[in-house]
Amino acid sequence: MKNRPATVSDVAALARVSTATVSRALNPASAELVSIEARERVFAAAAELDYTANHAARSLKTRSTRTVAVLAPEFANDFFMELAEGVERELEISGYMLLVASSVNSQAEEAKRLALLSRRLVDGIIVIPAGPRGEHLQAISDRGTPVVLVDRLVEGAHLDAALSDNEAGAAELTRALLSDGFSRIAFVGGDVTISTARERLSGFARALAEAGLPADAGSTRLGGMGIEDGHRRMDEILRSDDPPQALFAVNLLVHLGMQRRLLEAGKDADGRPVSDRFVLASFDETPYSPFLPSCRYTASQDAAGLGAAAARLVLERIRARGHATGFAAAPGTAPAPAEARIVRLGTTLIRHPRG
Amino acid sequence: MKNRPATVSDVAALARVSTATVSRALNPASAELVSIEARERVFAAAAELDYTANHAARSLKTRSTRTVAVLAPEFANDFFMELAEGVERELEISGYMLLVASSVNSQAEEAKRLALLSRRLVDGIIVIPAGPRGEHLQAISDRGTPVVLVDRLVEGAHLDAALSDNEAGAAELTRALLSDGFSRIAFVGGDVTISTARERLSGFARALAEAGLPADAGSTRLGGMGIEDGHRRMDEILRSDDPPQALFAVNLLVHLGMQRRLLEAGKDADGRPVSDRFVLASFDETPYSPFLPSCRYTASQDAAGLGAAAARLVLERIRARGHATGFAAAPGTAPAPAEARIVRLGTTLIRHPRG
DNA sequence: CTGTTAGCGCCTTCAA
DNA sequence: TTGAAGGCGCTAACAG
Repeated sequence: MKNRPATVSDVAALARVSTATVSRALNPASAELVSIEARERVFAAAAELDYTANHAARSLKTRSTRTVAVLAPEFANDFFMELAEGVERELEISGYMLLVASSVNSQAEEAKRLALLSRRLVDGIIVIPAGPRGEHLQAISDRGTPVVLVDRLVEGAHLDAALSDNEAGAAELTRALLSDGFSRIAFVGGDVTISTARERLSGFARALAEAGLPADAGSTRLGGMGIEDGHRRMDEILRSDDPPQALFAVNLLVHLGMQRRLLEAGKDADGRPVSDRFVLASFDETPYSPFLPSCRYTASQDAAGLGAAAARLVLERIRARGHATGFAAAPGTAPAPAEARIVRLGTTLIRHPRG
Repeated sequence: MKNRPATVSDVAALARVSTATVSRALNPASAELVSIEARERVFAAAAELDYTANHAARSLKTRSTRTVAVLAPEFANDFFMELAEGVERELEISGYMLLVASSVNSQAEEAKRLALLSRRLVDGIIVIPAGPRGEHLQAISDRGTPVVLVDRLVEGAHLDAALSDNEAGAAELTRALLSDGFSRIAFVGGDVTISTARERLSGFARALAEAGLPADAGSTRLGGMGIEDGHRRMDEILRSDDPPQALFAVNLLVHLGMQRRLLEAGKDADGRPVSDRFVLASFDETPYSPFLPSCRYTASQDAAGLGAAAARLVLERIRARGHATGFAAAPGTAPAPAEARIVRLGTTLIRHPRG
């Protein structure tokens, strides 16, 4: 117990070969250069000593960790974590490992941890941005660690990204409500500094316009992306005169907050639940959506697909970086950086029977 | 763009000092040993070059990463991720960073990734075990990387752990149903190879016994911890003759599966939802619990608290390890390893008005 | 107060 | 096919 972990030299000594041979034998890529005999002795010794390579030392030398990080605003968020699982499955195919870190919903922390991660802990980073700016992300990318965005875009960075087609999804959701006969629809929640909210609002507005309706048909109530915000907006709606019957929630959390407020509202004088007065459509499907009383439509995002797409993007950048020469380009002729690629994934309209 | 990141030597050259001085100046612990002048020149140079320490090199030298990992069976699980956030908040206090990795619900992967993580990527590991055995965890711990268990215990390892008081929580939940007048209660779901399920079943049985009821009052239906399992068990219950009215779900997923089956069942001949025929109690509270039709009681676990407790346990071990001498103890007198400590956290009974 | 030196554990030419 | 040697970037003695 408490033995200091074995090193290559330990293995070399036990196997009666040099450390170079140990390294070669243990590394699949170079194992063929070692005689069968030596190789077996090395394997035996390694097993005997329970040897595992020191990751830090190896990556210091090879400048590669075969590891990618996902930096998410928070851990306890199903959407982010399903996305992470999508990343993981894709990475596995290429023999990479995933590490997830949190930016604690703060751009400052995001910058700090990004810097830490980028210095030889991981080969590439997939970021779900915590805020609207991206200069710090661009900086890390410029210094050689590929950075890919998912879910949201940011200002001030020109990076690869995997995103849902929020505009189209929102338009589809809106059209579904329209074709159910609702002509007054309120868009609820949404922080316009966040790209997803902007895109969804834009899709909503487009669908209304296409139907010949004014964009404000339904006293839209912007503001916020969290549970509390949804709760507050719903409260306002309940207090307002002649509120619209159809409501479009910008995301899951706002949706949940709204439903909570409706649950609190209980029943009408005539004994019918207040929630029956409304029909909701919302971005994001969850296992619980069928249980939310007035939820009729959701636009389900392919979280895992976004993750997988993002993973493919980083892996490509990581491999490309490998080919980069150390030579400085002639002054003024910096090689045009490959265009930032944006992958858009469609959403799926889901109808819930009860809503 | 694409400058190779600056190193200590780069900074040293620009600041016209030695690398040792750079290291000292940049390291808060030793910064006072450097003259103000030199320190400022170093800071200026570091800022100028946008220097960030290479984590791999540093940890290779210092044998410390100021990082702790959480290894969870999966990412997309609210309970695990809230637990991770608890860990993170506690680590932050001590200036440690959190990395989360997944064991993909496999003991084999768990062992592999644990080994990887333990080799200089992190100083300590908090594991939510993926399976019933723990020899591989013990092995890592024995080799010097502190390992702490959370949520579940395993056979074959003698490690610190932070756990919910499942036995008491289950008893409390059962008593609540009993005092509501139900004398036939079925325990639904539960894999007896998992310690949490065993403990909950035991608490359930104890509460029944204390009430003078036989343990099988209610045709208990064990088996499984996932959504599908809950769905299947509920299906069986619906098909059975004279099923018990009160049901105890072993955890959130089983609970959700049961509710799903009830939702599918729709309404009775008399127009009342089938879900009205049952009253459920379940481990694990979520933001969605109030919306689950027949959910009357939940035993809410303090996920973040478990994480924080586990974090404190690893940090203590990490610090203790620092004091360990390199000297081998006299043969036969290996210092008695400090007892493995088990922290138990209470659960909170929540009553849901509608259930 | 500062610089020189020597590795941490690993991989990778370069010679043999 | 193998070994010797150097160095990745950093820090911790040890001198000065």
